[in-house]
Amino acid sequence: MNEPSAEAKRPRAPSIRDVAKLAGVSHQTVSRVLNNHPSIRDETKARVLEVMGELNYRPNRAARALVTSRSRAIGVLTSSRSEYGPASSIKAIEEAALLHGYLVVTANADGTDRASIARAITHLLDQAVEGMVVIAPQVRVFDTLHELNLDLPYVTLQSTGRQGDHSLSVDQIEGARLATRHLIELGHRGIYHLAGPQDWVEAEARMEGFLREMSDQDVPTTAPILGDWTAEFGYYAGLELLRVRDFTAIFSSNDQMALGLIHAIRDAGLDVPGDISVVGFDDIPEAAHFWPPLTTVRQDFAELGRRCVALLVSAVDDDAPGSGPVAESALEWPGSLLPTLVVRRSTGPPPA
Amino acid sequence: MNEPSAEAKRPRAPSIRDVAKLAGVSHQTVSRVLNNHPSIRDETKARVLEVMGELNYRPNRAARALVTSRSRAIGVLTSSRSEYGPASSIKAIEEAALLHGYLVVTANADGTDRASIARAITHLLDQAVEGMVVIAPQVRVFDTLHELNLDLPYVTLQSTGRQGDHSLSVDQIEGARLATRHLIELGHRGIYHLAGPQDWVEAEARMEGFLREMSDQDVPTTAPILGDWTAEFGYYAGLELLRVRDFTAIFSSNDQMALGLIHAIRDAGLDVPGDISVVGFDDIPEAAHFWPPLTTVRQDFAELGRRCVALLVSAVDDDAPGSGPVAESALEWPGSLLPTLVVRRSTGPPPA
DNA sequence: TCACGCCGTGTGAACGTGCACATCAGCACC
DNA sequence: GGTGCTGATGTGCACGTTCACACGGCGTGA
Repeated sequence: MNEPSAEAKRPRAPSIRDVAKLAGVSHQTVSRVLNNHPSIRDETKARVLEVMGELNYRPNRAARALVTSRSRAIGVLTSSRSEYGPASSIKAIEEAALLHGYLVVTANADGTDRASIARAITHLLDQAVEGMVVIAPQVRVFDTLHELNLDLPYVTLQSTGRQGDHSLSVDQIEGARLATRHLIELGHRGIYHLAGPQDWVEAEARMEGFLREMSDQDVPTTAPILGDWTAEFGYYAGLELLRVRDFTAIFSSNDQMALGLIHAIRDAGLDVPGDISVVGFDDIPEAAHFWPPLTTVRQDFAELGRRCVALLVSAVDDDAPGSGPVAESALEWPGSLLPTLVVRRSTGPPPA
Repeated sequence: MNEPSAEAKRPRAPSIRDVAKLAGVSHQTVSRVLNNHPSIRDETKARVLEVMGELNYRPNRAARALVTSRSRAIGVLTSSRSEYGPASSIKAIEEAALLHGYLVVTANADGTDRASIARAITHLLDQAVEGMVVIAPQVRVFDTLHELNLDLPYVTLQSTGRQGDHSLSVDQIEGARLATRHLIELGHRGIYHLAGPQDWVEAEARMEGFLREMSDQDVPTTAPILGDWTAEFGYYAGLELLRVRDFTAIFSSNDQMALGLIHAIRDAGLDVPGDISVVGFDDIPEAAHFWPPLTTVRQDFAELGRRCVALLVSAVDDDAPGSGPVAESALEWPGSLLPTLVVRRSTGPPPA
C-alpha cells in the first residue's frame, strides 16, 4: 500500500559539495570562492556564485569553526543590562561586532556572589568566545577575572585603575569634577554627594572626582552617602538628608537617584534649584524633561562600545593571539573619552 | 643553536579522545558520559569525569553542532533595544534560554526599511538559529517575516492581530481601556490620546483600546496624535495641544511621552493633575518619581520574555520540527498577560 | 629546448563529536 | 546447556569545512 518512504529524515542543508557538483567544479574551488581567494577565474567564480544563489546555500558556521578553531564570537560580560547606559553600550557593541564579522554572546553576572560571576564567565567560555568585553562594573568581577587568569584577551568598559587591566572608558573622575566644580562656581559650599554602590568601579571613580575637586577648591567635605542607583533610594536618602538642612546642593552619581532626590526635596516643600541644587550623571534621554530639567554629565555610551570592539577585534585578529588584557598602544585614540557637563535648570546659586 | 621547535603551533584544546586515552576508555564512552547516557557504570563515569576536570576539558560546541545539525541557538529580532521594555524582555529571554540550554543571538532591525530588516534576519539565519523571538514591533517586520516565509518557528512578543502569527503578549488593548476608563471615571470628558508611531503593533493596539473604551462609554472622541515615543516629542506635542485648551486629560501611549507632556503643561503654567490629568503606559522604574508620580499601566516584560522562550523551546525541542508560527495550544497558560493600572498622583478629577 | 615558477584547479586528510552497529559478559529461562 | 536478553563498552564512519599538497598548462629566461 504505502511505499517504503525513505525520505522520512529531515533533509540536510545544501553543502559546499552540493554546490560543487552542480557547478561542475571541486568542493575546494567552492571553498575558495567563499573565502575569496585571489586565484580563481572570474568566470568560475560567477558560476559558483550563481549556483549558490540557486540552492540558497549558507556556509555552515559550525563546520568552519571546527576546522579553523575560530568561533568568531566575542563575549560580553554584563550586569544590570536593562539600564540605559549598559543597554546603549551593548547595542553599539553588537552593531560594531557584526560589522567586523563577529558574533556577540552576552552573559549576565548580576549576582554579587562570586559563583554567579564565575557561572557567567563559564557560559562565555563554553561558547568558545575569542575575547571579552566586560561591562559588569563591579570590582568583584575583575577580581574573579584575575583569579581565573584565563587565556583570553579582554577589554573593560570602565577604568579599573588597576595595573594590567585594560580599559577604555569615559573619564568618570573628570566628569565628577566637572559637576562638582559647577556647583562650587555657583557659590555652593554645603555640597553632598550621593554615591553609587561602593563595589562599582564607576561609583568609586565619581566619588573620587568629587572628593578631589572639593579638596582642590578648599571646600570642606562631607562624607558621601552610598546608594544603589535607584530613584527609590534617592527618594528616601533625600528625605533623610533633609532632616538636617546643612547643605544647598547635591551631586548624585546618576540621574535616577537625582530624580528621587528632587522628588523628596519637593515633598519637603522646598524648591529645586531655589533652595537646593541637584546635579546628576549619565544624561539619560529623560533627564531633559525632568522637573526641573536636570543638569547632568553626559557620556557617550555607544562610542565607548564601538571602540571596545575595535580594540578587541584588532587584538583577536592578530595572528599572535596574546591573552589577558588587551594592549591599546597600537591604536590611535586615547584610552578615555571626555564627558561633558550639560547645564539645565536643576542648578542655580544657593539661596541668599 | 636553537632547537627545531616543532611546538610553534597553538595547541588545540583537549578533545574527547584525549580524555578517553587518559581514562583508559574509548572516546564513545566519554561521549556517553557527556550526554549522560543511562548505561554507564558509576565507576567509569567517575573516572572520566575526573580526567575531564584534570584536563580542563570543554565540549566543543562546533563539533557537536556539526554532527547533530542542531545549533542550540535562538535568535531575537529586535529594535529599540536600549529602551526599558525591550531591554527587560531581552534580559529575561537570555536567562530563560540559558536555563533551557540555549544560546541567544540578537539582531537589530531598527531601520524602517525592508533591507535592514532582511539583513537582520539573514544575520540570524547565518547563525543557524533554530527559532526566533520577535520583539521588533513594527508592522513591517511581520510583513517581511511573512514574505520570506522561512522554515523556522518563531514567537512574537506582541499580538499582531493577524491570523497565523503567533504571539504571546500583554493585552495592550485591555491596558489602554484600563487607563481610559480610569480617566472617564474621574469625570473627564475631554480626553486626548498621544499615540505611538503608527507602524508599531503596540501603538496601534493601545490606540484601539482607547477608542473602544471611549465609544463604549459614550464619550466623544478626538483624533489621536501620532508620536514617536520620546519625551522630546511629548513636550512639543504638549505645547501644541495647549494652544487650544479643549481637554482636561491625556492618555499617553508610553511613560516617556507622558513625561514630556507634563513638562509642557508645567511650562504653560498649569498644574498636573489640578488642571490636566496625565496617564502613561509601561511603568518604567522612574515613573514613580516623576513629578507628580505618574499614574500608568504596568506590564510585566520579564515574564513575557520567559514565556516566549518556554514556548519556543517546547516547539524546537519537539522531534517534529514544524515551521512557521508556533502553536501554543499545548501550553497551559493563556496567550496574553493582563496589565494592571497603577494609580499615582498625575491623575485626579477635572477642574470644576 | 628544458627548467622553473605561477595560475587555476583537484585530491585526500584532518577537525571533535554523535550515531549505528558490533562485541562480549552475565544472567534468566526452559 | 543452549537461547535470548540486557548492560557496558568499543569500532568506524559521517557531518561540512579548510588545509597541505599535487598536478597540468602556459609563459619566460637561459
